[in-house]
Amino acid sequence: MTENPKSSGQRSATEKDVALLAGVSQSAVSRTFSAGKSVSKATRAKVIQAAESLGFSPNLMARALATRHSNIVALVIGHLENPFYAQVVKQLSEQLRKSGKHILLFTSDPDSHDNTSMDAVLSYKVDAVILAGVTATSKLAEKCKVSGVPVVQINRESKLAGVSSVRGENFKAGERIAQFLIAGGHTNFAFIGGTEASTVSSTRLDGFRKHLESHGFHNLMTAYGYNTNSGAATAARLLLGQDDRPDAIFCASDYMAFAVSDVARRELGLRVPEQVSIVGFDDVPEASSLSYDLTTYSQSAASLVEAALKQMDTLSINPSTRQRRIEVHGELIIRGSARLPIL
Amino acid sequence: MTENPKSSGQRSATEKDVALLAGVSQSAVSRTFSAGKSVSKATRAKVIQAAESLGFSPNLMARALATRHSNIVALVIGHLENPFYAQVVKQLSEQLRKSGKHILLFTSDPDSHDNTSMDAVLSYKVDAVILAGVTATSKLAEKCKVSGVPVVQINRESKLAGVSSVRGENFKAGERIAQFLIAGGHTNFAFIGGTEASTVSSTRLDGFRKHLESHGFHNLMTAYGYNTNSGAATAARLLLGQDDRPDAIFCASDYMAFAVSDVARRELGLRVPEQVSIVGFDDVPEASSLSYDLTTYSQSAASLVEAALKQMDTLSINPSTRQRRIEVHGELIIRGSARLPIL
DNA sequence: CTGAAAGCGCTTACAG
DNA sequence: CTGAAAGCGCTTACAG
Repeated sequence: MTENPKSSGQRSATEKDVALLAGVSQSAVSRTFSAGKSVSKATRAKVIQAAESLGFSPNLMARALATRHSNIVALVIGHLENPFYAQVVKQLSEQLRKSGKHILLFTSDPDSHDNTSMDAVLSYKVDAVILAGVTATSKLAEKCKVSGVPVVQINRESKLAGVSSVRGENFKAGERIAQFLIAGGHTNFAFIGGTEASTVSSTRLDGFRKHLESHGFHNLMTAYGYNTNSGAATAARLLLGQDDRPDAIFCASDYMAFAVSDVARRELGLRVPEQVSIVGFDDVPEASSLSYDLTTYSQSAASLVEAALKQMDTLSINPSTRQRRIEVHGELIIRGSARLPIL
Repeated sequence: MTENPKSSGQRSATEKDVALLAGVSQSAVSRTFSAGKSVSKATRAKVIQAAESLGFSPNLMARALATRHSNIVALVIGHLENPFYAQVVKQLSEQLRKSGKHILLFTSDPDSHDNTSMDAVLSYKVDAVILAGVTATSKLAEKCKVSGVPVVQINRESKLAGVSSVRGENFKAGERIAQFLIAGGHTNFAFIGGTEASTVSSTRLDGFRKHLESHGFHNLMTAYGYNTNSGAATAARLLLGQDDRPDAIFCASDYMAFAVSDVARRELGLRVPEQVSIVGFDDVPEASSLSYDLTTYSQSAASLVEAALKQMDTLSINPSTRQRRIEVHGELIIRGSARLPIL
């Protein structure tokens, strides 16, 4: 059993090997392994048996070369430490599996605009690229356009031509949260965004601000947590350390809201929500943990991924489809981290 | 600029296209794109320029076919919702990038022993497969052996021949935690493991029990949280709901410890650590959050991944290398969730 | 240094 | 239904 063609680096069986053993042509082997090709029952049986005995499985790289599509999609992901993106990865993997596709993963430091690693994305001749928590650079978008590879962004937007995006109800959520907090009797509002440059953050802020201002609140404080734990903590210390500290903070992600909550309660000894209300965004699983019990606006990873894949398919079929900006429905999830409306 | 060879599905440029434009042979183009081949400065320059103007990047699938290695490693991962595994993914991605390799991702429901999706793992003719939080099935191991693909498990073990594994100091950690808890004056111990079948969990339990028994504590309670949030919560309710509830619980992962802590404090109103001490395992970033402030035993994702890749390389060079079981150093991280030794 | 040619392991018309 | 042959886009001896 230990005899190998070569003592090390034994090759795995190919269609040729299977054909030889089964006594059929290599094309016949190929046909039995590609769905919907005409093979007689008899030869199929012989092939299957030979394949099993050799432990054969078709070389998908070779197939990719021949068919010109790889069934793999590149996922470029920014903040894996944020449970929301972990969910996106999981959802994407599971939903893709249903159509026999797989993920080639690229983690990206979203701050560094280092696109060298992005070159590899295109070199693998993936069927599509999905960006989650990462904004498409114009270079990547251009390259994808040239080679006709669909690109869709999840939870990020850009003005780039040809880049579709899928996101939550950012503006509406901002308004809804403002409405809720006003009804809760808050008077001093703050917003902690991801980055200054993030369209997603600023859209949430716009909705938040618009509703606040239309109700006479013009004193909105803003800070940025850079989508990190420590950044959000710093922003929280800044905001809550002021004389005129906010009594309600809307954070652009649950992940940042957790850090803000920790600073408020554990570091500054403030009671949440009695002294300060905290509202997040995403509704990640941890938001419902009893420790945080976070009021938040939901944005379902499953739905975002589903919409992204649908758009991806559309673009694959017709690459000239106009880019779309798709908004996925969410809702305010009321828990204990923000004061309830006064009746 | 919008004229394409075909209105949809334009192919990306190949070496042939570049060669034509640069006025050299296709081999020359190939050489300038593979490191360490002899090309004159002049032709390299022409090639580079032609390539740029065509937006050419070498087709890695074709290269994989020709060279018989893809530079991609399959990562099969079990519990992405657990921040520890999210870290593993990130570390693996970053460390792999240094050697120009990439990850083909497979998420696996670790409970279902559904290996159908595993077939794809091998079909892509990856250079290696890494299993994190997933135990190699004998079928997968056998297939990998046959085709000479290195397999290494992270944070999981198995008796399977040819499957190497990398893990933390499971036994030693169990002992150390027992020692620490005894010194803290605890008398009633419990352990919450992943699953009954998990070797990693049972090794931690063994170390824990051994040290406890050698100090006269024979009343160790055990339960399993199945590596999920809700499972751990259930286990916690079970243990803490008894008349003779434990005053110290060692959880086999931080992720489960968080759920246990939530149940203890928020649901049952117990004070941690005054009424019950909780100790985790992994030292994920969240463990240091002020909300949990979890005492735990560290197991560095970076180190685990580093060791796994080293073993992977060894196996790639010499496939007949004996399987190894590698233990990565960790230490007790003392925070506030467990009572300190009494002086 | 350079090019022609064979080969990596598949798929897919094309005849039969 | 079946097989021979060309082709997918690369790499790699082999001559020159």
